Amino acid sequence: MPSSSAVVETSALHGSAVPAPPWRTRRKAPAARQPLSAEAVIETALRLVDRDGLDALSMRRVAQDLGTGPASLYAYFANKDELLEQLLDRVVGEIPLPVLDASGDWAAVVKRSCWDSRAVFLAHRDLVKVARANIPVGPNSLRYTEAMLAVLRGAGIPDKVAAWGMDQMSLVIVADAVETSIHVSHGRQSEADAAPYLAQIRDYYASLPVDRFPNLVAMAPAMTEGSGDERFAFAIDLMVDGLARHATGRVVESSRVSGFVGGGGK
Amino acid sequence: MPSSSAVVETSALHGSAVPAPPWRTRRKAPAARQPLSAEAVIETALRLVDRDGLDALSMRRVAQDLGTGPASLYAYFANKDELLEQLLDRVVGEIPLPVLDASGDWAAVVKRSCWDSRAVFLAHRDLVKVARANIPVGPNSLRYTEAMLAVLRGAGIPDKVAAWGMDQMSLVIVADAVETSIHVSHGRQSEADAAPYLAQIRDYYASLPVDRFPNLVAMAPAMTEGSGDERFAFAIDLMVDGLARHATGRVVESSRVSGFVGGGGK
DNA sequence: TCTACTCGCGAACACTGTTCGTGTCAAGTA
DNA sequence: TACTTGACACGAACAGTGTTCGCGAGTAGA
Repeated sequence: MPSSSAVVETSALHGSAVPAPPWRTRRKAPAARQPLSAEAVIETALRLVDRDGLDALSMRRVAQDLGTGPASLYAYFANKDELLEQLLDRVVGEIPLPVLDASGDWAAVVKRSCWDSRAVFLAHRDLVKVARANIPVGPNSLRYTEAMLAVLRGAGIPDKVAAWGMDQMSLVIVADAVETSIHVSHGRQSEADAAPYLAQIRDYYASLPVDRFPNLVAMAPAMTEGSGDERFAFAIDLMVDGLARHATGRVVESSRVSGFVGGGGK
Repeated sequence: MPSSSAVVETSALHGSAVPAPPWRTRRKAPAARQPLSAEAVIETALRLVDRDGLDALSMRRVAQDLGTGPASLYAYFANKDELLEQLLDRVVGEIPLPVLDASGDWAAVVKRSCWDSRAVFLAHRDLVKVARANIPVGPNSLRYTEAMLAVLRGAGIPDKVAAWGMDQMSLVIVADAVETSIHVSHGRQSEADAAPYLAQIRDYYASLPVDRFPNLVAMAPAMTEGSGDERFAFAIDLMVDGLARHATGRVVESSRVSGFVGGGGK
């Protein structure tokens, strides 16, 4: 990244358009003017997030980079949230779609795609933070969901398990990426950078009164052990292997065994 | 405060104090004045969050409820983040500690505790949102972590798996609670309230071009099926059962089978 | 060419977290 | 008891935020 504006010109909007969700509000019709367009705004915003992080993304700053005022952006996006939503979908478009290959090892394909997703999210600093509860309906998110569902169904996983499992995977991937991005924003990019921080935590755990915290003291090394990659691998394996047990019919129906479904409700 | 000051007087700070983490910054010594104290600030802030949500929690509003100015709060908390951190720990203190009972069914104990955690978080609107990357070091969080580790280790789970699994469980619980709390803040408290929203999503999926989204169209019902409780049960079972396989030695060391650890790194 | 109307956007509003410096009060000393 | 000292509370201000209003410029139609 040489500091110029020519960074990442590869548009991540593939294929033809998808019908817009009917509840997506657009305040005005897109203007016919030259310099401004939804794409231009998104690319500028993305450049800003990549350079300075999500906190630095203000409507004013985006407008400034485009040589205009903040009010002009509201012609293309109802509010900041909508801009962020489309920004995220733009980034999701960078994730390679999972495709079941000749090997037939669907679990490997799914895991690989989890790693791909994580890599893309982390390549855009803390943008993942905006990926929250809103069920994603952008064109690229739909495309990715479709591809992943194809793999899972192709593996013989029941529809309900595939749908919920897919949900769960995104949740874990996003949550892990958010956590990692926060570490990065605290200056702990590499394992080497994180080491002093982890050492501090470990020493604190070890220094606790051993009579009241015997396990925490004993496990201080284990608690702070392992790189972010290793922990992510652990989480993904735990989940995908669990899904695999549903696919092969080896599942023990545990939800019924220890079943207090709804036990946590108010 | 004529009638409101008697709300939730149950302090959730059990037992004696724990040594404060050395890097916790405190700007000034706590004042000797009557009306203000860290506890009073936290209780006021919690009342505010419970009533109006996390977004409504501003230093100004808290100060106003205490009959003072915003600057006064900075005598007890270095900044808003520190207030939030302690607020969260105050709430974590409401979660019952998991204890291995006579039945010896540790998995049931762990799952029950997951439900308990979720219930407590959801009882405080969207306060969970503040539970992010910072490894929790508050006294109540430590107490909970210790109890949970005791259960996991008692079940014969290896230290590394227990530590990482515990991490993963908090991540899933928090992520799920955040998602649920966002739904609630959108006015979709109960299953009945959420039904129209889910129907909208389902119809949108079903309306997609079937040639490009065959799976999404076919799975529209499955994707929107199930209550929040059922989905949470699915996630927790998936995870705890996975951990159980580590405990009994039946684990297939899958991280080595499909092992591209670090494959997603840059 | 003149009118009509659409749309970009400067300025303003109400809010945020945080800091500075002042005024006040309580404890310590003579 | 009277004075001094120092610490503490907090009003006011600063630099920022997302969003809205309405003026004025510029294009399209007559």
